[in-house]
Amino acid sequence: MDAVPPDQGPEEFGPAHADSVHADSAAGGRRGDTRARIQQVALELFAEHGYERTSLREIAERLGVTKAALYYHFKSKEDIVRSFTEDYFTRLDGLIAWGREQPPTAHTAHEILDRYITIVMEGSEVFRFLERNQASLRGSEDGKHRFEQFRPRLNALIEIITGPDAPPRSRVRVAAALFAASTSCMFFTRDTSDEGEPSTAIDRDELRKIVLELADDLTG
Amino acid sequence: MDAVPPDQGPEEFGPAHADSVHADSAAGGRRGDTRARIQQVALELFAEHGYERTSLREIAERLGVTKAALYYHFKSKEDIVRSFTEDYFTRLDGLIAWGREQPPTAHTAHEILDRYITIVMEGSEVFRFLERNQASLRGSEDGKHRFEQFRPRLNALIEIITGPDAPPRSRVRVAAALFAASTSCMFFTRDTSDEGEPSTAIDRDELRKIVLELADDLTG
DNA sequence: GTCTATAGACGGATAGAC
DNA sequence: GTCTATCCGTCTATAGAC
Repeated sequence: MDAVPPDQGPEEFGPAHADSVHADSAAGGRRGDTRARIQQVALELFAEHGYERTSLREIAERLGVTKAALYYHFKSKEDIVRSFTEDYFTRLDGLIAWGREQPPTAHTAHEILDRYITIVMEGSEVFRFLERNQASLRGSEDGKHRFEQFRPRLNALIEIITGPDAPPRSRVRVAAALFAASTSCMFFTRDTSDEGEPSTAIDRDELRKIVLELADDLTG
Repeated sequence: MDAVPPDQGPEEFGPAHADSVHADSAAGGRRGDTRARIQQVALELFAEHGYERTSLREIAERLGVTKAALYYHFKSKEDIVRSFTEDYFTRLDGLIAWGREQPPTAHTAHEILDRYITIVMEGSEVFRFLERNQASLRGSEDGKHRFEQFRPRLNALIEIITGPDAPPRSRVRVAAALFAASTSCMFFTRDTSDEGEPSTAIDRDELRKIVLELADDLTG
């Protein structure tokens, strides 16, 4: 608890609809919003090389500043992570809350899958980070927010779609739909990092359509 | 500390403080095969807490030995990883090789999915480790060879099933089948670590059947 | 085969000048 | 808002005794 500089409370990252994590990665200009640049670079490096393997020194170097500067904007390394995962989970929670108020129809199931895919695709970089750093996030003994956030949320979505006490087959198929959707989106979306890859990437809109259809098939 | 008597009956470890060296398949004694015990404990901890967050000291402690002892059996930390991932990838390569010699029929597709699921389920602990440490493995000099080849291997399996130059929709659906199968198996299989979980686990044989059916639906 | 001891490096985080 | 300097912890890995 010291003089908290700018704003460390509620994130001004882009609640609900902002794609704040963009800009050029090539150490270009972009004076002014250092905090956002830190988030962007950190997210990129964490997703590519891993959370633990990426040191604050590395992030600072890439930005042309020093480690100490990062501590002006974030109180710790984990705090940087929280800054860009918060919004993602908030959106997921929003979807869950919405789903719980809907009637348990097939149309609701379709809508949930649709919205879920939207969330994943819009926060693809964050999702990639979460997916690739599961082990690190689990061990994170922050106390504040245990990162066992995946399972509970997935189970929530599954139950909303299948209804309570659904047979194993239904639960597995719905879970598979969610997994297949998100993972496929990652696999066929161009990675920010992997630059010299064969690139099996597929057009976003087409991919979205294919994935949604596939998820529907699984739940139907 | 831990003044470990230089001479303790080779039968029991942890003189006065064995902590929790539980875990250990039945069948015979654990004596003699320290190397295997190291692999087992390391795999478990790497999967649960993450590769980087798990120190050799931690592994050694759990086994009732010292770090130095580990270096007698493995030449480095990464070498431990290699020791238990090697077999997994070899099996995947075997499947790919086998698949390439088969006629491109629907039956072959089914067989590949079936065998793939078998490999994943039998090496579930290793798969879990790989899945949760993707980022770490990517950044690793040694791991790059391993995990960065997860993509190529997946692509290989996809191409075998869809045939060359298949349309995006087919490729995505087959990829989804593979992802859904493996990830679902993990999700509904009791985690070696998570002990106090709600446990949404499902019987192995039943799970296997459900997952295979689902994968077939996706590729069919 | 296992231990003690330690080298050697690097990480996160803080203090205080400017 | 950023920097220099530094503290302190932990880690991998090695050397050499038993």
